[in-house]
Amino acid sequence: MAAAALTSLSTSPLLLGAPAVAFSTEPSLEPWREAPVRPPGSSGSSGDGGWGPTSDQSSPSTPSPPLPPEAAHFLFGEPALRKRKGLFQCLWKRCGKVLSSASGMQRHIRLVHLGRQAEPEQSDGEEDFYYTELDVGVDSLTDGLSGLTPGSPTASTPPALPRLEPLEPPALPSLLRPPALPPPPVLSSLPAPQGCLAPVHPEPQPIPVRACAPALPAKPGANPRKPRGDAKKCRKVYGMDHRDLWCTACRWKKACQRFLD
DNA sequence: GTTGCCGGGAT
DNA sequence: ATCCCGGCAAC
Repeated sequence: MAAAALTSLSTSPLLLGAPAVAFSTEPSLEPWREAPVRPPGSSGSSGDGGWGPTSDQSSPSTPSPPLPPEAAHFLFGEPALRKRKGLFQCLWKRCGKVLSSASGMQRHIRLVHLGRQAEPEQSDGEEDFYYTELDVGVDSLTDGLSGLTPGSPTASTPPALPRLEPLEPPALPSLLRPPALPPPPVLSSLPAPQGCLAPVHPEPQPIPVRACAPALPAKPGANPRKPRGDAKKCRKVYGMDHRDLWCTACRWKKACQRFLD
């Protein structure tokens, strides 16, 4: 078992034609991906790890995936002409697999996580919910390494992909469709589920802009209780039965972390 | 009546 | 730290 897992890991899992896991209609024994190789400083993975904005800076374990040769062109070119190459990352907990095609990612999710047979035709699109597209633009990089001149070809460090932490296991039975995630309001241009915010400068909105009343200096100590968002939360979405599908916060009667306001 | 969740308790 | 619930206010 372990040997099989190791071999399947060492032999780079990017051959789409040969899925590493070709069995199991059982959707509950897959996420044994290897230990997340955390840097020994940030041990705590921030609370209950729900669908909150957690970002991880660990560099990708596969240094050079078999990308098409033109992928080398988007290194540090002019921002105007820079081509943005989209990658697709599996959001399943502990997986985080990155593929270069959406169809490949859908097949991966369908097979490995959803435990379905590979049926390329007629997918109900449920897989779309479990992966996200990565933009390998360099904005976030040049942001931090502002001193990098475009003339230095000695790219010492590989372009660290902005790694989105796979959120809570989206263990949704196929009968319940996640209601309002794919079409996010108008705030984010990313087709990612809520909670995966930009990996740079999370910058939580200070306060939801309350009170147009006369000058109210926000007295410290007063707790005017939040005005209750209008988003449906786990309880409403999944119902009192299926409580096990709620996010942790909802199960503990805390502020929902999956369906933010 | 229902739903979201703060404050607080138990382990 | 994790887990749960009383009780209140917003629906």
